[in-house]
Amino acid sequence: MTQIQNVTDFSLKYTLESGQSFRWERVDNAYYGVVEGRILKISQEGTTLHVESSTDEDEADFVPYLRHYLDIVRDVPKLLVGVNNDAYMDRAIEKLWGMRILNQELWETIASFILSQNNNVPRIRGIIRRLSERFSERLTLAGYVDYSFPSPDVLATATEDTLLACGTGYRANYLKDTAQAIVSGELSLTSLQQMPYTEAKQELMRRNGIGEKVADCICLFSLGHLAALPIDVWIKRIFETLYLRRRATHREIREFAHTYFGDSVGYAQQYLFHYVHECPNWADAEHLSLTKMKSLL
DNA sequence: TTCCAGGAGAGAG
DNA sequence: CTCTCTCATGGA
Repeated sequence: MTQIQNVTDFSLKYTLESGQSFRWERVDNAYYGVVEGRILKISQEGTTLHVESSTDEDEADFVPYLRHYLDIVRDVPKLLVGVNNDAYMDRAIEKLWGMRILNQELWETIASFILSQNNNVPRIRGIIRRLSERFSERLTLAGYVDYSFPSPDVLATATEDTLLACGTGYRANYLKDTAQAIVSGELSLTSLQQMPYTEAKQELMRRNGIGEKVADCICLFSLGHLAALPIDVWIKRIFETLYLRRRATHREIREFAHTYFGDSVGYAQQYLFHYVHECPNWADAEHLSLTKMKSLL
């Protein structure tokens, strides 16, 4: 058992339950997930995080990694002041105070968001769980069972039928193709991690099955590029309803959002995305009064 | 039964 | 460039 102390302006719940990771499960007051080939159990008590690991490594060595994974090291409050441009964002930031954007493992993030297309969160979680169970290593922590995420080699050599049996559907070939590109060296994970945002995004989009939205998810949820803006049906809906007040193309939304929210638009996006999921009546008239909105509209 | 889900690709215009 | 259609799957 390790403790991480003085964790301010942080919400474990909103960070792990906001749709950016498919690997965390809440049991009572704690979250179980698989990171770097081990099960972690994390719970939050005020500004203290309690951490248990399925490996008996020196857990203190893992703390710096975990602080980075949870994005605790970033001055998020300062960043949120910069994107708090209107009454609506203000409400989202207040409601979801402490939510952070994770810095997740690259290969698992690539695979997960390839699987996410035209799919829903519970099913994505199920597919990832079945792939891990079928193709990777069983882990336990105090009676809790989960599986590490399968490596590119394993998925590159898996038969399509086996992938389909895990529920991947038509995305099976997308997953396998990208796994093979990594194995062959055509796509380098370490190179991706050294590229600036635009370059990394373009490199990702060369893969079959990775379009603009999935590439932006990978850039935002793994590579730490806060300028990335994944536009899914919800983000499109939000910007068309609340901000632009008309039908808009992705390019128009992207242009407006980056001008309006600046270089941390990815963080703003995550607060808006999760806020509308927390508040089903988000589009009600009362919520639409953007009285404090800056004069960009 | 139809619709929807953190979409992408192919084709047509 | 934009629009439309299809893709596999399961829950509502």
